[in-house]
Amino acid sequence: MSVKIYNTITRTKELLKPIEPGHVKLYVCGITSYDYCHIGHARSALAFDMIVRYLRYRGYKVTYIRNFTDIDDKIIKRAAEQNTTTEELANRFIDEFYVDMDKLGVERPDMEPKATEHIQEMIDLISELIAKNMAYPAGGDVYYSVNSFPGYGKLSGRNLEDMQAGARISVNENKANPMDFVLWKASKTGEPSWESPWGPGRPGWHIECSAMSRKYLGDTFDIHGGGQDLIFPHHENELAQSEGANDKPFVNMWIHHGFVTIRDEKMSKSLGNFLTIRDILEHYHPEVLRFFIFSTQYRNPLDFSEAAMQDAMTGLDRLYQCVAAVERLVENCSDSAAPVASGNDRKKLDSMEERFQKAMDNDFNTALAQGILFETVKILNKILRQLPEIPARVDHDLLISTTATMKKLASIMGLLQEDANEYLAAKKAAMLADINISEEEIQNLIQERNQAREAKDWASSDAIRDRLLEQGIELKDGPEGTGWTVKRS
RNA sequence: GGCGGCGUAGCCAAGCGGCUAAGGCACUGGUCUGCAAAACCAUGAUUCAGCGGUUCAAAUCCGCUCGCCGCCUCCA
Repeated sequence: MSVKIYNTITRTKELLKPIEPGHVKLYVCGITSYDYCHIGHARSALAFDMIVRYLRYRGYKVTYIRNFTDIDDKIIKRAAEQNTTTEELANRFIDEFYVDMDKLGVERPDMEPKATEHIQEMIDLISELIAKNMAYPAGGDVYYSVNSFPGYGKLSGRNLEDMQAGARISVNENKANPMDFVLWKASKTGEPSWESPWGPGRPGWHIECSAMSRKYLGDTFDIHGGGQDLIFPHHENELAQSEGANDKPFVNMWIHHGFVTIRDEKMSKSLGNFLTIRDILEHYHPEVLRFFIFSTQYRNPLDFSEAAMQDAMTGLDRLYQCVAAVERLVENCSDSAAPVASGNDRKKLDSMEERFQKAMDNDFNTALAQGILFETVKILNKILRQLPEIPARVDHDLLISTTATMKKLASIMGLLQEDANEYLAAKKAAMLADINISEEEIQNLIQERNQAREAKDWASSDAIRDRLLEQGIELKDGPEGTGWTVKRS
């Protein structure tokens, strides 16, 4: 096993070596639940879904934890606006999150702890930090003293002087150092609060991940993940809290994925340029979104556009069409017929899984992995085209087994999960629903056209075809009659 | 201002010092077809933002310049 992963803290690709051999412990920062999720959240969930699936495929046991932040300023604010409790609001959007994740086929992590259910663990952790003089209460709040932790800045590659020089942090008279961050926040009247040694309040954002990861994965674990925007301050602060309290390394590897952008700008709530997952799924099959997201390696920015989604859909269709064509093969084959697959083709197909692994072992290079799938499809199509009426058994078996392997590998990205014929039929039906013509009308016109064709009345025949094309229906004359597909405008 | 990333064919995107610079989409020519479509075959970067350096060898390493993006405030 030789999975290499880019580690943010060392800025190099490193071999994955789980602390407990064969068992990877992974903690990922989940959502703050106060609104519907956008494509950026989808990328995060899908990236780690893929990583977990791949590691399991590679034989690792994986313990995957992803938290919910269900108490914070934004939730309080939004709940007040909607005249509801933070609990109701947070739970409502957790439910909505699951609706989206289920549609996307994202597997559930092994555990999904909520911040509000771990207040005691956070209070304990804060108390330890205070006892070690690494944190101090002030005015009902508790702050972490960044000066007490010499390694502060090592994850994000900053140092305290630089940070203070460009600080855009509002002055807070309770803080000893402007870079100190809050561990416990005194609650204002009407805000949700929990009892603590420092008075009623609620936890700061960073402490929850330190407390929950320690509870479920221990002081030191293998991988901590999240979006690149979490590197600073969130992960830097977690690291300071955990290593400060535990006096042990916090995590061995940090994985940070890139953003989804729109017109090359980060998609975010604050910029207002975001599209929700459900917006997208209204128009596209979930696997199209997955295909799109995995068409770029997870660390690189990914620019969303309709054109890119169209490309993704075309590409996914190509994969499904190939699978459907292989599945249409009948059992009837011959032991004596000469095989059409060349030695080179066979070699290429036989090495598919190995090449796929090599791509994925190299920091989960899904873009390359997709390329390998397409190379495979090309060869499969070539063989299919050359196949005689009664194919040689070796060819038949090669096609069937390669397709099975291809589906298995694609499943790591959550692709090709549907029955190919059903996928294509469903797509056709969905697209048909978008245009103003019924299947019956199409069939009638095809019949009319075929009569014209038989009479070699090409003018009428073409007129019908053009008319259908204008309405978005593309005809295909094949040996088994005339088929049709819906063409997207 | 500090820190980090990116710039590869019309578009998207691999490539991490050395075989012909993957793959997808689009385009063009061919096979097939009455003509098309689909599929297959073929074609496209003497070149990897620019300049300079290291090396027997660089898209890949180093330096500088230009352009874009992100973090430094909540953010996946």
